[in-house]
Amino acid sequence: MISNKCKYAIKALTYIARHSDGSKSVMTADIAREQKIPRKFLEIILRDLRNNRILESRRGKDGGFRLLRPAQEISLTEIMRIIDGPIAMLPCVSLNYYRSCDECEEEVCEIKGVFEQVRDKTLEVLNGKTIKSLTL
Amino acid sequence: MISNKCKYAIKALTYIARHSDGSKSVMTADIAREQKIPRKFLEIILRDLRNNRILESRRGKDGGFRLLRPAQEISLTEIMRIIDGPIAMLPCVSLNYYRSCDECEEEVCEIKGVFEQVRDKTLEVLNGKTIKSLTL
DNA sequence: AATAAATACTATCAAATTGATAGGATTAAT
DNA sequence: ATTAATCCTATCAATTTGATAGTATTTATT
Repeated sequence: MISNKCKYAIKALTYIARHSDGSKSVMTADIAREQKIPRKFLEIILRDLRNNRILESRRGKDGGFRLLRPAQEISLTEIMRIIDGPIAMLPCVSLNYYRSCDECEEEVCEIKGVFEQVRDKTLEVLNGKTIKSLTL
Repeated sequence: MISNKCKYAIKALTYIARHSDGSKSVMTADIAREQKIPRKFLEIILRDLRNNRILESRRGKDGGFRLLRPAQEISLTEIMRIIDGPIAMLPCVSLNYYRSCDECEEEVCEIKGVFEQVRDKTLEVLNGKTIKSLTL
């Protein structure tokens, strides 16, 4: 399962992609209202995305958030990894958050193979997706 | 990510499948020692699997656990669902644990489709796997 | 009948994660 | 100045995760 936070992040980004005409920023309050995301929680998420160079922000009146890069260059996996961490089902099989299992010798692990397959199939689906392709 | 508990469950079951010759039960202590699973935690897991009709147990001296069904009839997804619940990445896309999202109209949800694809590809891999096929 | 050895059960616990809220500080346009 | 936005820090409650402790019960063996 992905977290609510991650689901909110993705929805917020697609909303921003849809509503940032030209140089206009999108405000937290609008996203929160339209996408039914708790406002203060959304603030944290957007700041998080900004700290990870997905969004840029402008403070003060008429402030808000904009995509730092074109929507077709922001991949879904990138967002998921920022918010939730690993996508793989086992740490010892994760490409970006690898950790070995304490209790088993990986060379003879019986279950590793299956979850490598799941990882590959999952990434096959997710790798193609961007904020742009989701917005369409 | 699957939980440690789920990983332990799968490893315990493959161990039992490998070591239950004839009518011999496999003891918690042996599984715990060989698979490096905390013993008391493993007790809970095995009891859980017994309550869900994956294992049968015998108490008292020479007691232990055995598979209730042949290993090739115990699917990996079944175990994962018992221990961890849904396999899908979104509740609204889960086949066995469906829950609607509060905040979105599912008919127009932008992200549902992707995670349906992930679910299908994941199940394509997992559905074929059984305790038997993992043990080989 | 006593003993030893196993599972069954209940209760509890600490740490991490999740999902969120509150309140004030800072910034910028008007 | 005022207004309206993000920024920041702190906090919180509930849940999940991962596990331990201690006792009760059952069963094979002697």
